[in-house]
Amino acid sequence: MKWSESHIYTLKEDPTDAEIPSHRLMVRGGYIKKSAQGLHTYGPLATRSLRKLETIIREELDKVGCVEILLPFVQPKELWVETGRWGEMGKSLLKFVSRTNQEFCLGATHEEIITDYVRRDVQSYRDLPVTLYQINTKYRDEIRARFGLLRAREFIMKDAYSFDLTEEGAVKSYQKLHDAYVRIFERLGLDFRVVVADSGNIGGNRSQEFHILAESGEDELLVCPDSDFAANVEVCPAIDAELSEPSPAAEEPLEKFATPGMKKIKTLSEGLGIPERELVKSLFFNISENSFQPICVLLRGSDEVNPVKIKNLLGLANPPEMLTDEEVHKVCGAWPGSCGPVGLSIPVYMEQGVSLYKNYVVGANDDGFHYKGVNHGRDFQPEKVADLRMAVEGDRSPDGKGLLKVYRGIEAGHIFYLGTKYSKAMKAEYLDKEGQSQTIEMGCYGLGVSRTIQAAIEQCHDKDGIIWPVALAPYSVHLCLLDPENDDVSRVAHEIYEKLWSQGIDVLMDDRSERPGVKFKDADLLGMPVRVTVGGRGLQNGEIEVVDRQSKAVQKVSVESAPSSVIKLVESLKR
RNA sequence: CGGGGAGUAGCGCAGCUUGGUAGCGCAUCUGUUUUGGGAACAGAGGGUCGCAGGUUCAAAUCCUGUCUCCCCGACCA
Repeated sequence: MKWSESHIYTLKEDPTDAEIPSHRLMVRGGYIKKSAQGLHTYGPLATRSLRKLETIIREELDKVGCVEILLPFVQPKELWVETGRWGEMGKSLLKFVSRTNQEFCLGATHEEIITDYVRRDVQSYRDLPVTLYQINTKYRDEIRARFGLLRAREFIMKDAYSFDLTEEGAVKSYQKLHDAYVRIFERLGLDFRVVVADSGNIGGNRSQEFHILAESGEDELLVCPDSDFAANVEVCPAIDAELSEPSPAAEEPLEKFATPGMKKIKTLSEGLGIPERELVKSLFFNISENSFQPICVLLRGSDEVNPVKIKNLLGLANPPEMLTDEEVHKVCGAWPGSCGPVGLSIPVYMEQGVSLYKNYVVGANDDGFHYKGVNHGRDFQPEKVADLRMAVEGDRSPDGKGLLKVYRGIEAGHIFYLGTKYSKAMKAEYLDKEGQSQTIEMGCYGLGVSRTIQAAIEQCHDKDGIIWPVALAPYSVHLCLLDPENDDVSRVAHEIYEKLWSQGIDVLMDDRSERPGVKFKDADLLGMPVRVTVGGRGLQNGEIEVVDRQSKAVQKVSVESAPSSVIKLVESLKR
């Protein structure tokens, strides 16, 4: 492609509304333009990157026997009512009414519509297993879209759905897609991690996320450097690095004492001279979404509560909300900072770290007072002891093979074993060999296509611009033709351009009548992995420059050997 | 939805406090000189100042309403 015919426009200045590097670079490079909050036009370069990623996805999925289809983007209400998600999905589902007064929504996820599609065709055990996928637009009416393509309202997603006879078969399908995803991300040449994840409201109980590592990632990951264990902090088991024994101390008597002004763990710790870790704090949550059902959660003062773990422990639909100060006062008779489990009539859940303690300090449910010498079992009865805290860096890996490290990541893929959640609700069944009706076992597998493109930039850039991995680069080579008016120079550049294309290398040739500095700046910004410079000055000595965008290392090569040098460099950059 | 900020030329901004009929840089167009890391000079085009009311002889500027966008939070894959 020649720049002069390409509709590529770059900006000299940074856009003010872009906060993170990848978003800034995509806008500056003209890769995307925003139409409205969370809605973007993909320019010609971004579109090429998307197509390259889609091709890789298709190759890897087709290789393991997945079948591509295209599902409707506009979907009828009735199917969503069948699974109950017309209401459950909340406001992220964009609903509208047709002129014949039928209700529809835009596809936010496609379990319903594909389960409907499959149940109409599949009758016999002979029809399964099958895994179908599509690459299509999704629309989710985000409360707050941001970061360009990383959290857009409309975005491109590859979603696959597996349909199996048995749970065993579904697990096999899950593993098959897992392995295909690993190959996809390996081919992209990105640093990624597969982590254990929470399954959210999609349902099911086996779930892994594929994260592209990046400083600005919204998710916190805990990774064991000495094994393949990795988990999203939401679900990562929290195991103290130093395994301690229950305190052997004898139980002391319960005693109430004044703690004026000590409302926070920090001030309490300073006031009493007890480390934060050895204090016990009481937090309050409402575990019902439409009524008032408070519970108390006890944690060590130094720990942070993990609401997802409460959700999973109690089998809630969503993580519970913390009580407001007023609600706490209603339950405890004291304001937060002086509350504790002794004498409460609501269930008390105890973080496992606390269960080892004896004779600890808690709020006395009387403003300005605490108890000391508190012991569970004697002074109050915990409902359950469980892992309820956030895991942190330095905690022990659950496989016992080392201490966890924290990374940040961008969730690019998420795979779930669904079981029969949707197939049961929608009566997606087959007849087994005995002629008995059985419910289909399902899995679903998402991969954010547009998000992955931007996440790649988030991981691969420097102060001058993007540094595309070869697999995702819109073009492998950026050819700077420095003196387009000089016939000799122009002829050589065009020969190299044609030669490379004929050898299967895609080239963007900057043939504008701009000054060299402008072309170099744009080449750095746009980020093709290899830059070739053809100019009058070099050509006088018979030299062409071949530059590696990442290292900026320059090779001076002859006109004749230029194409082969370029191909060699492109090949060497493939990861 | 709560808190904060902003809408003035394609992009980035000033002007608003103290009303007087719109300006700067970049980009664009023409010409000349330049030409290996965002050139210089000269000239030109381009804006119902987000929208709707109101106050006033007069509103980008003051008042009211409204829409949109950005940031933090809550929510979400």
